[in-house]
Amino acid sequence: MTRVLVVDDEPQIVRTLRINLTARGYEVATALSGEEALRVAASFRPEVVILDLGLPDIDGVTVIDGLRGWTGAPIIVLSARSDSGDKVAALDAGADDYVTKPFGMDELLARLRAAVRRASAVPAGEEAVVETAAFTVDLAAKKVRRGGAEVHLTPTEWGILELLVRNRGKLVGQKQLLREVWGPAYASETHYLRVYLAQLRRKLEPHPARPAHLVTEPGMGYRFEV
Amino acid sequence: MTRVLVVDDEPQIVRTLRINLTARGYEVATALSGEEALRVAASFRPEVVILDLGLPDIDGVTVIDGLRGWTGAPIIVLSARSDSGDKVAALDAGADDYVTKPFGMDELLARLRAAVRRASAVPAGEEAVVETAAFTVDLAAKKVRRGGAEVHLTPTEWGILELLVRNRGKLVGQKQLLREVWGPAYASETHYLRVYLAQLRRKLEPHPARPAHLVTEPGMGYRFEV
DNA sequence: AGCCCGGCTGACGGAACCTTGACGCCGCTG
DNA sequence: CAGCGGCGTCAAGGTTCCGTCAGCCGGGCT
Repeated sequence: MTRVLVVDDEPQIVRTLRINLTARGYEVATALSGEEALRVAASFRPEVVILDLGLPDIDGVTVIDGLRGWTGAPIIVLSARSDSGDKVAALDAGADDYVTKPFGMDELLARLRAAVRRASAVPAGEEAVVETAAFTVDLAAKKVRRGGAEVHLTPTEWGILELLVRNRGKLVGQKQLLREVWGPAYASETHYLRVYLAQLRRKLEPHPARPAHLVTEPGMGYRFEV
Repeated sequence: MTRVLVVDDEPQIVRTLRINLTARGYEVATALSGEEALRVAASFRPEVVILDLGLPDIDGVTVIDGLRGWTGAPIIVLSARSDSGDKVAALDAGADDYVTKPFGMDELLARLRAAVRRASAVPAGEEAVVETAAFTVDLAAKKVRRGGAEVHLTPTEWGILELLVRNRGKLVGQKQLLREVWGPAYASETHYLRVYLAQLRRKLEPHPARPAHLVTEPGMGYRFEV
């Protein structure tokens, strides 16, 4: 059950891909914009991404950058334009393959298989380490170090930190945090967040009272700053 | 100095590629036929292969097979035909990318960079014997030694230890352990883990009550530390 | 058949963790 | 200025999770 994220602003293409991929045993998530793609990717954790470059909100290369910040999953770019300039830019940004529309479904599927094969041929090829002035987070090993010594986190603490780090620099709403860490039924238990954010700060921040990396956005949510 | 092998039967294309690649700092070897390609590859040990499918002597897919038998280096296929059938066959045979002629040099270079980046992202260093302060694990021979004497492990014990050692440093979730050692149906039998981890620790750890290498992460899984 | 080894199960003490409530602080608003 | 809501802090249950032991069962070997 390989997880594939399909990003395209044309609902028709998204639908076609979803049907074809699902029929072949892939687990599919979709997004219609770049912003949505980055949000969905953080929780869905795709093993492959199929990404249309012509998105309405964000530039395609920016989306690639956002993904490459924390995942090594192969990215297959779709594009209507066959400009070689676009191809070069996308590939150099970190994309793995480039297919011009219109494309044959069997070709896309073959390229998908090739991409998955490459990725899985390499066990543990993930270099997902995020470093701040005070501590380092290893997303693959689920480890946190602070000044040489390893810091132990509970499952809940790690769940929060992981979600924030995967969306580093971006604001994560409290409802989203609660939904993804505790489950949909806990979407209004904002008190949990206060307790656990305090614990995380006590373990990670040099001055827990004046946090530099685990920042509160009053009334909205939290943000991880590097 | 990345080693690139260029395989094409048209001397003109070979020449163009050699000039362009050399100018960009690649180390280039060339072959004009499939048979020559396999021979040259064996001694040149390319890190990337650029392969034309329309060779006079051997079928392109056969060449891919021959290379894939002993190397994991990325293969970029060139072809005059844009048949989707050819693409699918080549990609499924183990090729990494497919470019149709005529192609832009900058696009090919970008795809080359992407291929090399992917390949080098993988350390590829499989160490078959792992050593800790207390004991030694030989993954290839399936043997464990502790202070000169060999320790006998049951199949289940070995299954757990092997999985943990292959992911050394990383946290392995209990569900993953159960799935890979006992099978998908046992994904919630966490009690098994407790029993077998205790056994492993009794056999391997100097102080089984305070494990130094087979570490528990409560609520999440286990971790092998060196 | 009898033995032995490895895998499974149940019980229990203890540790780690999550939840919950109380309290004080701060900024905003009426 | 008082009230209120959002936030941070702390500590005390209560629950889940873990380690350990001991015993049962079934299959392979002699």
